[in-house]
Formats: sequence, C-alpha cells, structure tokens
Amino acid sequence: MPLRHGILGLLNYKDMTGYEIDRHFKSAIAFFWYAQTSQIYKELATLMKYEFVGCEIVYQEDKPNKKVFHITDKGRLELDRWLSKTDLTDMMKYKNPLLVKIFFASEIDVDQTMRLLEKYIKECSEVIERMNEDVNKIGEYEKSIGRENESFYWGMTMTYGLMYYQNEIKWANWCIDKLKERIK
Amino acid sequence: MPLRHGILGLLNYKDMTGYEIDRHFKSAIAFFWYAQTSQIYKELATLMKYEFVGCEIVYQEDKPNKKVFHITDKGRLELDRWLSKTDLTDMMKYKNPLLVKIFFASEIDVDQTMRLLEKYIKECSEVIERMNEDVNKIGEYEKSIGRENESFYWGMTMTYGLMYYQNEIKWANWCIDKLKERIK
DNA sequence: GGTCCCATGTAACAAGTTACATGATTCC
DNA sequence: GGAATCATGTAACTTGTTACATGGGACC
Repeated sequence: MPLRHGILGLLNYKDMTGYEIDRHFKSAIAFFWYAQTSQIYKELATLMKYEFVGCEIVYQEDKPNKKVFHITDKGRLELDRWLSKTDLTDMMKYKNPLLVKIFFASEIDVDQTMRLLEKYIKECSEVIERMNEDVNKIGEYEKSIGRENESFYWGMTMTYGLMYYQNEIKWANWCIDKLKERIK
Repeated sequence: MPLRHGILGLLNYKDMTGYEIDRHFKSAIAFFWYAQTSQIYKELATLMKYEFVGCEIVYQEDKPNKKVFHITDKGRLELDRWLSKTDLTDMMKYKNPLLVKIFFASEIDVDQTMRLLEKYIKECSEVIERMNEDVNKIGEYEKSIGRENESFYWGMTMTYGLMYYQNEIKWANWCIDKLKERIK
C-alpha cells in the first residue's frame, strides 16, 4: 500500500491536487517509488471511497478547473496506523529484474552482458546526478510542503539513494572486471 | 516479465515440475525475486497457452503424480529475445516501501523509527547469513541444474546480494546515529 | 500424534501498466 | 510554430497477493 499511504502522507502536509501529488511522485519520491499518473488518479478515487480524503472543486479562469484534495481525520488515522506498523514483510520482498537477467546470462554472449552492465552504470550515474541537483532544491521543497522538520527524513532517503546507486555502480564494475578476466 | 522468463530460464537448464521451480524461487532466486507458489502455477499455465513450454504427466506410486515441464523451441526463442534486450526501463523502476515510510517518518516518534530500522538491520543480517550458507551449496546447486558454467553468473547475483544487504545495514546504522544525535 | 515433504492448483481481489483522450495557456 | 505546464481521467490488460483446498507418505 505504499502508494496509497504516500498520497495520504503528502496530503497530510498540505492540500493538493492530483497533479501536484503526481509531480511530487515524479521528483523527490521518484527514485524509490515511481507511480504512473493514471494510477495516482485511480488511487485518489479509492481514497475518496474509503473517506480517507475529501475534495473541493476550484474553478479557475486562466487554467483548467481543479480538484483540491485534503486528508480527513479517518485518513490521518489510517496514515498513522500504517506508519506505526513495524512489520517488514513488504520490505523484504525485494525484486530486481536485472539480477534475473544476470542469473541466466550464461545463455547469451559475454559482450552483450557487458554492454548491459555498462548501460546500467550510465543510468545509475544519471540518477545520482539528478539527485545531486535535488539536494540543492531542498529549501524549495520545504517551501512547497510548508514544513521544515520533514527535510530531515527527506535527507535520509536522499542519502539512501546516493548510497544505493553508488553501490550498484560498484557491483556492476566488479562484474565487468570479472567478465573481462574471463574472456582474456 | 521476469517471473515468466525466470521460469523459462530454469526450464532451459533442465525439465522440472512446478514444485521444483517453486523451490528454486524460494532458494537461490528468493532474495531478488520472490514469487508466490500460486503465481508460479498460474504462470506455467500461461506459458503452456503460448506454447513456450510443454509437459508430460508422470504417474508415481509412492508420491503424488506430477507434471514435468520442458521448454519448447518457441520458448527458447522467447527466452533469448528477452535476455538479449538491453532496455533498462524495468530496472530503473526501483520500489522501496521502507523509504516511503522513512520519508514520512516525521509523523511518528523517533523511537519507533529507530526500532523499525533496528528490526530492518536484523532482517538484512539474516538474509546475509542465509546467503552465506547458500554459497557453500554452490556445488549442490550445480548438480541440481546439471551445469557448471552457470554458477559463474549465479556468483555474480550472490555478490550483488551481499553488497546490497551490507549497504542497507550501513545506511540504517547511519540513520540511527543521526536520530540519536537528534534526540540528545 | 505432529510436522515436513511432495504435489497441484482455484477464486477473489489488489496493484500496477499501457494506451488513449482532451484542451487551453504560456514561454521560447 | 512547438514544447512545456496545467489538469483530469477511462478502459483494457497484466501482474501479484491472499486465502483456500486436498491428501498421502515419511520421519520423529
């Protein structure tokens, strides 16, 4: 349910439109929970059904009309219930399609596997670059969310991201070295 | 599609029953692609429909009858097609429910967050322990799969697992230190 | 008597993906 | 003239989860 509760978490900071929520999921949250725009709107509909959120329609002249969502007491209760759970089963269900490919890589030739790993290193570097830009936007983010204290935990996820992608690069380079040893 | 192609990958090594495939997904593959038993049987049905696999029923007296699956030429073609793709979009859709929780952790008290992180460290350590046991079973695995060369790539995923979970522990400890600084 | 291994699934549901659909305004 | 921003979704489909269902044999 991370998407569901992620949306509740954002609405707990301040009222937002689906569009704004989507933008958060495509910036600060993107590297650890990518969500489709369509899924966010679908999830908002579900949250309305459960009465975890409510909404008001705001009519605008220069821009399209919008629905501003707000969290309800029931929603806040649900958010706290979820955040307080220390159950880790979800967290231990790590899934990595790249490793599935590597596991069976003996079927394909070594060059192709190396190219895949090199491409992966490039992608990871780009994620790190984007994240470094985001770190500088921390003040901006605080303003958009209207709170200061939250950035402490935001920093913790950012540090995670940097450590994670650096580790990925380290591993991929190690693999490439091993593969080079093998073909020579 | 990693589950689909994971099954094809295993059947490419040798013929297996759904039960055997399930056991592989719960041992060597478990830490990077956990699959429900029910989903494996469902996926096998889909693979039959596409004619990527075929099966024979083997009647047994002392044990329940079983269906032994084998990969078809069409299935082998599909496996190679998937393995050769160097598209990384799937790989970059990293999802981490723990980070979603940490991102919003300012809502709950610091002690609870620390307990969550400590529990996570424990779980990660256990995964590492289990993996270390598995490394010693490498010969056994080779026998069960009937090949030698494959364990090279299997080793690459094992190294990944060890690096990944060690990195997780490192990060979680860093977070706990930061939280301790904060409350004192 | 209880648990583990072997062995296979179905049904209902939840979550996520892909493709499509619309349309005005603003900025370069 | 084209791209980006604002703004909201639906429909069809795929993938994954949870709960249920069955049952014999081996081992302690």
